Amino acid sequence: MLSIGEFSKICEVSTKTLRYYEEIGLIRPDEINPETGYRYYSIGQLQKMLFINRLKSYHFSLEEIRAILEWEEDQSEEKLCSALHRKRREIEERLHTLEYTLNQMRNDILNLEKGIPMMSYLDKIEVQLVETQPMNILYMRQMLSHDDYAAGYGKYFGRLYEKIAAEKLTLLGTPMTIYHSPEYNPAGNDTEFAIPIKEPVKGTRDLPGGLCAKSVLKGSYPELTSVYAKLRQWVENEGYALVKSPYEVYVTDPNQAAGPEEMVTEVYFPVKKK
Amino acid sequence: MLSIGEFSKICEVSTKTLRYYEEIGLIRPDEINPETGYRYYSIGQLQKMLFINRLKSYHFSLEEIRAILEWEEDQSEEKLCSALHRKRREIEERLHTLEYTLNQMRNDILNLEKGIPMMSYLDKIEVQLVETQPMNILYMRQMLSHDDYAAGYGKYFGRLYEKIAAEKLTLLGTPMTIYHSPEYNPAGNDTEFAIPIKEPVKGTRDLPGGLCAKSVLKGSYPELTSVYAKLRQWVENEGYALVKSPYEVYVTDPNQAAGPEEMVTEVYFPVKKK
DNA sequence: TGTACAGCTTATCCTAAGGGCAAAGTCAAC
DNA sequence: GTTGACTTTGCCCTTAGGATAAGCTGTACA
Repeated sequence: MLSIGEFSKICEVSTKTLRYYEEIGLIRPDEINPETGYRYYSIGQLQKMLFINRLKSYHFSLEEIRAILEWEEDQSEEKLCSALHRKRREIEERLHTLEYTLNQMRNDILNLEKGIPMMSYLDKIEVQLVETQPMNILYMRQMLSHDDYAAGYGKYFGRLYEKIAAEKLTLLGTPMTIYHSPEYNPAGNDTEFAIPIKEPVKGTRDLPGGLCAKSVLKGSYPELTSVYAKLRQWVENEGYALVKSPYEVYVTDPNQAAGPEEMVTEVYFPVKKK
Repeated sequence: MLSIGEFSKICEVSTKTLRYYEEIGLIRPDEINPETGYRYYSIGQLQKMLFINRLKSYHFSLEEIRAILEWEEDQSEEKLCSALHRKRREIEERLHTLEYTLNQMRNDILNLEKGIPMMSYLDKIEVQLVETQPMNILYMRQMLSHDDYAAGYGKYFGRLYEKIAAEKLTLLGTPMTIYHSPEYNPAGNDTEFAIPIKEPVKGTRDLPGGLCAKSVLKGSYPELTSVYAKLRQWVENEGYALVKSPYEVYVTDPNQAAGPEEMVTEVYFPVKKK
């Protein structure tokens, strides 16, 4: 039998951690002296502890590890295997996110070394005042939760294009989304997916034209936040007010753009002079 | 002026977060109504908030971000740049760690799909009882903290090899480390780096031979923990006791091994029958 | 002008995975 | 018998906010 200190050194786990694991029911000492409260671990528990360490290195939470340890025997291997698959996908995604972040950092560093301040791109977002023409749009209006966005875009535009193809309608522009929720609604955004077409068939409506503040984003979508902030700032500074729902026009097809630099998105804020 | 809710929606940050940031002094509302306590943010603060968001996406802690924001103006760009460099290296390292983890996971998944349990490699660690011969070793003994290990190995073996080359001594084996600390000492391990040579010059000593439990690890160093655990288990089960400091012999040069699979390390536990 | 409701305030507790410290009890060696 | 290393429990602390509650405020609408 090993005291907690000996066991901890062999496993390279602190005694504090061992006590904590006992508390949450991950691994209990084989024996506890009822008089002194001293914990004693058997050598056989080394294996369990090493297994826990390995799962921890795979970024399983202690709660998940506890569950895995409790399966024990009944198809435990298949379940463990699928858990590993799931976790692997999670880690792969985290890795991709990190790679993306690294690219952005490298970009910022390059700019800084050229003397370009990090947030100066904000000043380069240009805002113009334009008169838009009314359009006839084929539309679908949906409540979308924040998570559904990425999937939603493909899905709803896909359906609209399907209809256009099936009914041989005439495209007059690229797809767009109109955001009807005032600002942003945590329960889900009231979003309208639309494509301008010629024929005023059922399922279309008129998108009125008028005065708009407009910005063009060349880059990937996460930067849209800045564009919105910039537009808002401009609208306020120049003495205008937002009068209808803002909308975005996707000039390039995100699925066909070579890189994020190639993507062009226009953002429109319908405004009036205050 | 924007209410906290408006500001939060534009920046895509929760109101809770904004209050928290105020509390820790990251960003304060431009104005607080002294009667109602309502917070009001100016449009100009958008830029600061977007900057904070970007730094956050680079995994700076809020404390670090606060420091960065306080530099403001005096050589801030150089400091920011070096902070970014530092953080970038951090992230690159995290990325490498994740890649390593992923490889291990893939390996485990492959094994599981072949029906090989995850921890079965433990059972494959073989322990033999051997008689070792005494050796003459050139040594350096150091206290090493846990962090110094990786760097220490190269450094101390490098010095030993230097001496061997300079004095034209005769190599009789591959490098080894002897762990004198009982188990593991948090303040630092008492570690002896040694290389067996022929000549009994100054700086050498005799490493006595004797009965040893021995295991061979083919693989990378993190798995050594398991080997140690296994040896300890074996020693206990077979009724032996550790009588001197355990040591490792690096049969292959880690800098020259093609992959971790190629690395061979022998672990010796000097024992006697109880 | 009254009212309803959305938005705002502070305060308190909670998260995951332990780390640090203190006071007191225990073990093993000399 | 004593000393010093080890162990026990208990309490507070960490990051970056989230959840919830009770009460106050702003504004849109009848």
